[in-house]
Amino acid sequence: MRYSKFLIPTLREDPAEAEVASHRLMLRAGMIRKLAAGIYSTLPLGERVIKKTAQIVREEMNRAGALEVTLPFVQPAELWQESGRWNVYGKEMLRLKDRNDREFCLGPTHEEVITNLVKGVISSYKQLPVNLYQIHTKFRDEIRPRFGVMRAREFIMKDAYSFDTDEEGAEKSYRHMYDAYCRIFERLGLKFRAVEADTGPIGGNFSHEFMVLADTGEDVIVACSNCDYAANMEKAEIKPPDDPEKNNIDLKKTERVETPNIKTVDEVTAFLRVSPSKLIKTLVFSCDDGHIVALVRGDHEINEVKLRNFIGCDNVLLADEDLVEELTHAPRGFAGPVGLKDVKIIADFGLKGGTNFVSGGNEKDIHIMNVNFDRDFSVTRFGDIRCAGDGDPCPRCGQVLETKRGIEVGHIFKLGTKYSRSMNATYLDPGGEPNHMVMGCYGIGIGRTAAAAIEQSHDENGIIFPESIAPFSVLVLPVDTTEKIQMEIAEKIYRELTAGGIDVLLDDRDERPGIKFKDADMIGVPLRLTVGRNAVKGNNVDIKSRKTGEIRQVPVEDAVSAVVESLGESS
RNA sequence: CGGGGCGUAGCGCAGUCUGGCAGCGCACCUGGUUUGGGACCAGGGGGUCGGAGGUUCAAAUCCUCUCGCCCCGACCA
Repeated sequence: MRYSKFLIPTLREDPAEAEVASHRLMLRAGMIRKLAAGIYSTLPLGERVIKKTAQIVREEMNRAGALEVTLPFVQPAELWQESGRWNVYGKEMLRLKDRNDREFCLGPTHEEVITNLVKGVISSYKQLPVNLYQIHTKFRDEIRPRFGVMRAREFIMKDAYSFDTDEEGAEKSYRHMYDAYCRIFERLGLKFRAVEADTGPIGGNFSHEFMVLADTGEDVIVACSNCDYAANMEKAEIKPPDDPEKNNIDLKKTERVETPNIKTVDEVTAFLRVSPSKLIKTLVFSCDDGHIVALVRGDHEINEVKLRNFIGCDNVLLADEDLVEELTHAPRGFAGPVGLKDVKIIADFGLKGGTNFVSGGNEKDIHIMNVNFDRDFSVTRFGDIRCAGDGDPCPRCGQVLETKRGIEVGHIFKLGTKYSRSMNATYLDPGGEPNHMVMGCYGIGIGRTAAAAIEQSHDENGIIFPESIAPFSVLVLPVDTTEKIQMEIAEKIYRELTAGGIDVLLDDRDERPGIKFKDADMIGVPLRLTVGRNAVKGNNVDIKSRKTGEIRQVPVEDAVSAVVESLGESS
């Protein structure tokens, strides 16, 4: 490709709207332009990156035996009413009506469509298992789109759906996809980690998220420093502490203290001069059947998902001011376990064995010191209900857990028979009996993956693309296009590399060298081959690695083979 | 949805408080000098100042309403 015939509208300055690196750089490199909040056009350079990313995903899906299809983007309401999700899926689903007033939505996901399709074309166990996928546009009306294509409303996703005859087959399909995903992210050259995820209301035994590690990631993951346990924050477990020895020796007498308008953990610890770990945080939640009270140490954070799973409720919501007051007879900030009646109290096991805590007094401007379990109040159950943090013990091996930030680029789910039941997708088994198909679903955000790659690999001069998804493998840069000899050498190298099947960009613009070098850095092409006066006088060209900055001088006649060799090394 | 901020040329911004010619830098076009890390000189084009209504002799500027965008939070198969 010739630069002069291509379109790369780079920006000299940072756009005001972009905060994170990938968003800023994708705009500056001329890959994307915004049309509306969370809605982007992809320009030629961005298109090449997206296509390459998608192609790797496609190749690995095909290799894993999945079959590519294209499913409709506009979907009729009836389908969603059949699965029961029309009323469940909230405002994230963009709904619209056609000219006859029939209701439709823009597909935020495709379980309904695929289940409907498979139901119609598969009727026998002999046709199973099957795994169908597409690489296609999704629309989710996100509450807050941000970070460019990282969290966009309209985006490209690879979504695959597996159908098996039984649980065992479904697990096999799941593991197969897990392996395929690992290959995909390895080929893309990303540092990633597969983490266990909460399955949410769908249920089932497993779900994994594939997280690209990046400090700017929106998600926190918890990983063991010793074994391979890794989970997202919602799911991450903590090893239960050993049962402590009973000792009632140093239980001090409780003491009511006045704490005027002192509410938060920070305020209380400062006011009473105690460490946050000596505080009991008392949180009231409303759940399916009424309300419950959860206790965690002052220096710990409650994990609502873990709490929800622990008590076995579908919904758990932090109570509003009114409920807190009704239950504790005190404004928010003074709740405590002592004296609470007719309510289940769930305590995090991090509190186990501790003594002489400080808690709210269930009275305005009052806290109680030297509060102790059993003596002053009783707990319904202890459990693992707090967020794991740095230093907590690993649930598998007991070693230290660490937190890292990541970008969720892939998610795999075992769906079970949720959709095949609600939409009645069955096959006939060898005995002629109808059975529900067992499903799995597997997503990868294509644009987000490309953005994550940039997030993970850039510097102050621009993007540093991994070879696998770089828009071009080499940039041939004649310094002065008005110099005949330089141009002839550049053109010849360009022709030969192109003939060798390499994606080459020839910067044939009559621009000053500084501009051409800056643009080369910005768009992140892995190798830059500079043809300048050295080529004319000394018969040498410079080959520069975008990643390392290393420059090699190579005789003109060896330039093509040197490039081919370098590309081979990095892949 | 709550809180904060911003809408002025393709991009980045000043001008708004205190009403009085719509500006600056970059980008773009023409000519010239330049050419190994974002050149210089000269000339030029480009704006319903987000929109509607109001106040005023006069509105980018003041008032009312409205739309959009960004950030923080809540939410999220």
